[in-house]
Amino acid sequence: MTDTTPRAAVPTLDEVAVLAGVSRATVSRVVNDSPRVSPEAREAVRSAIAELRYVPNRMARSLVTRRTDTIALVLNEPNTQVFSDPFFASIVRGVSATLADTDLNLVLLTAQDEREQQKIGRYARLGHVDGVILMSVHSDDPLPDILAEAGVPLVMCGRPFDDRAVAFVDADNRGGAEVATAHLIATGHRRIATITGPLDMIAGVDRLAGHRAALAAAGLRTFPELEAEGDFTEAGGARAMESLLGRDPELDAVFVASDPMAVGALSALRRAGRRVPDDVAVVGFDDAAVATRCDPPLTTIAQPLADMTPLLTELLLRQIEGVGEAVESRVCRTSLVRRASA
Amino acid sequence: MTDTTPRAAVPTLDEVAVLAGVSRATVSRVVNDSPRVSPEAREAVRSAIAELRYVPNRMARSLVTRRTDTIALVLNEPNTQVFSDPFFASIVRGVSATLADTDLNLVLLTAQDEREQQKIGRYARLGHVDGVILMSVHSDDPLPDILAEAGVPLVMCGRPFDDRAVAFVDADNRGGAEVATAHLIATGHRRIATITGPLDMIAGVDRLAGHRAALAAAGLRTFPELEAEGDFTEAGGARAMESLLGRDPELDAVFVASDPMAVGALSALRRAGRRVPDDVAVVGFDDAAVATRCDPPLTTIAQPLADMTPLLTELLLRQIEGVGEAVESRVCRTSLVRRASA
DNA sequence: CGGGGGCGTGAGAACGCTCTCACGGCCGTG
DNA sequence: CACGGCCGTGAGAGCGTTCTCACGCCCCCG
Repeated sequence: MTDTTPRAAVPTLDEVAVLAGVSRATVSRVVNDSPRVSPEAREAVRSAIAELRYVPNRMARSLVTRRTDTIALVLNEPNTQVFSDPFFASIVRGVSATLADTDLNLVLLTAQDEREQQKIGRYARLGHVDGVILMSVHSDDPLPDILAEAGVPLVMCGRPFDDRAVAFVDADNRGGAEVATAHLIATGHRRIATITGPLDMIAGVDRLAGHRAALAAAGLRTFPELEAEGDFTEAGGARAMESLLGRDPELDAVFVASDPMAVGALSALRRAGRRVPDDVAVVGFDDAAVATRCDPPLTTIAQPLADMTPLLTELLLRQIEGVGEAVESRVCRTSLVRRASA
Repeated sequence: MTDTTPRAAVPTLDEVAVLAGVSRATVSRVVNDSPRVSPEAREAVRSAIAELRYVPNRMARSLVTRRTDTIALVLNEPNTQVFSDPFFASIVRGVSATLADTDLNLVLLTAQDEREQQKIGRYARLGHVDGVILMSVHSDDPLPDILAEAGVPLVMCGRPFDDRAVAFVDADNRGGAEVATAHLIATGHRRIATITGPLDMIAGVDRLAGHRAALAAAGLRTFPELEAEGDFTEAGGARAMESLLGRDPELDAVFVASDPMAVGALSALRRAGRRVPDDVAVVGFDDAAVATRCDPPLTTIAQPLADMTPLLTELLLRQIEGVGEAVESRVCRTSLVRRASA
């Protein structure tokens, strides 16, 4: 009804230039905030732009600048469940917020299988994005290679499996896990089990290594029956806890490699009639929001997400700008947050 | 190490043409699968493309075709919690899977505040996407207007608040809720509460309307103290259930407008010492995976997501192709899934 | 044996922008 | 008063595609 022109004829730079009585170049300068424009010309262009409701054509611009001003956050996860992990939500939220001040756009790409991974590789290679933040990398993942080969600036969230020269930001998973289990030892527990993350993910591997290191440091042995592999989901945590309880009913503590899994473990323990922390102490990992809400509130290892997400984008932007040839990486400190579960 | 050329000089159509001994136009025809190319020329071009590892420049192509071959799934949600709702995960997964067979790319855009919404509007207007699927629309949402004005093909997931001419795909929320509450009535319950969705979302409004309609049809009155507004999260469901129990300890059933909220309600009921379904019967909505896992398994209303997601993309693609001027919408049937909670 | 109709091909314009370069006009300095 | 320098501006060349035409060629039919 309000639309008088049936097909909204999109105005071009030329039309703005004609209306403003200047050249195309001057309009371009105004649009791109170049300082070398007289106030009068600038004003004339401004009002012409407003009148025509001009919006620059991004494709034309990208064609010449070779930049798209969009970066991709790639979620590489076959397991749909994990998609709803609060850790991801936090990263997405954080990166999105960091980028909000810039004129960069953020797109989320998800890959659930190899076909979709290839598609993402193609998408990146086609120059749709200036850079990629890659999350949730598994050991057999082709995506790091695909993206590296595509020559796209890349920052991984979590260190890579091999020692490849790629930028990454990671929490000190090993150190955090070590602190977690050391805390359980210090509070008098001796039969300490662990629910690991997926062992095809570096966070899963590192947190298990930290747990074992803490046991070793205290002169305690590691027992296979006290280690159960989870999948970072609440349901997986519950299953793992049940399995653990079946294998060693006497266990008195458990380090769980993520808070959602710990919540699952908590309900499995409750169903089994164990009190937390009196019968079984529980320490989680992440310090997700759910850790404060569950019953009892979870003692857990906090990842400094507030530091990590800006770092993630910062390292990527630096790569995109091309300053500093060497890829740079960061490992962020974790800390123990004591609540009621241990 | 393996990279001999420091800066991977991206080959262009011209270079392929020269190597293949044909013109640019012929290469373009081969790339775009035009039939009017001789087998020999096609083969020459093919091998030249392979040798040069040629990839078409998407920006240049988009500039002339005015298509980007990417569509956006916009998640418009201030509440980070809701981001991890299994319903969203299913939609994302479904749309992504539907698009996997096409050469269309899917990007996810999230908006948590008005600034980010404006950014998405700009992104769309700039021609980054061929079309938009919009999810999680709230009553005061500027995004539908922004996108409509931007002239981008648009399909909404869920009907709009006003009767605007926009394509949408929705479940029969009202009908489903009516069936849910009717089921509670049929099984002998009389003091039936409801935990609604956010009432600034159409799904929340419609499900409440269905609930009330079922009560009215059975000659039962609606009481304000038997209605509590939730936010589609588990924590919100638990809070609402507690509030309901405080307001009317005698209630014998509750229709909960989403499964995550129902799970929260279940734990609130457990904490309050009520047995489900003996003391209080519970019916959820969504038939999310969690409905089968919780204790007791949830009787719920299934949305036909398997139908809805292909429909969503289909309607959008049809708009993009420009066939069929009139916007088309669909409302999908829901069904009662009986488990143990009611 | 001549003419019409494909079919495969190439030349070149167009898409909308950025950016280099050159050119006047003004100022300040010697 | 003359000259160098800077500042604002415009002309025009690209960026890498697609797509419209026009042009030979060969084949088939009369």
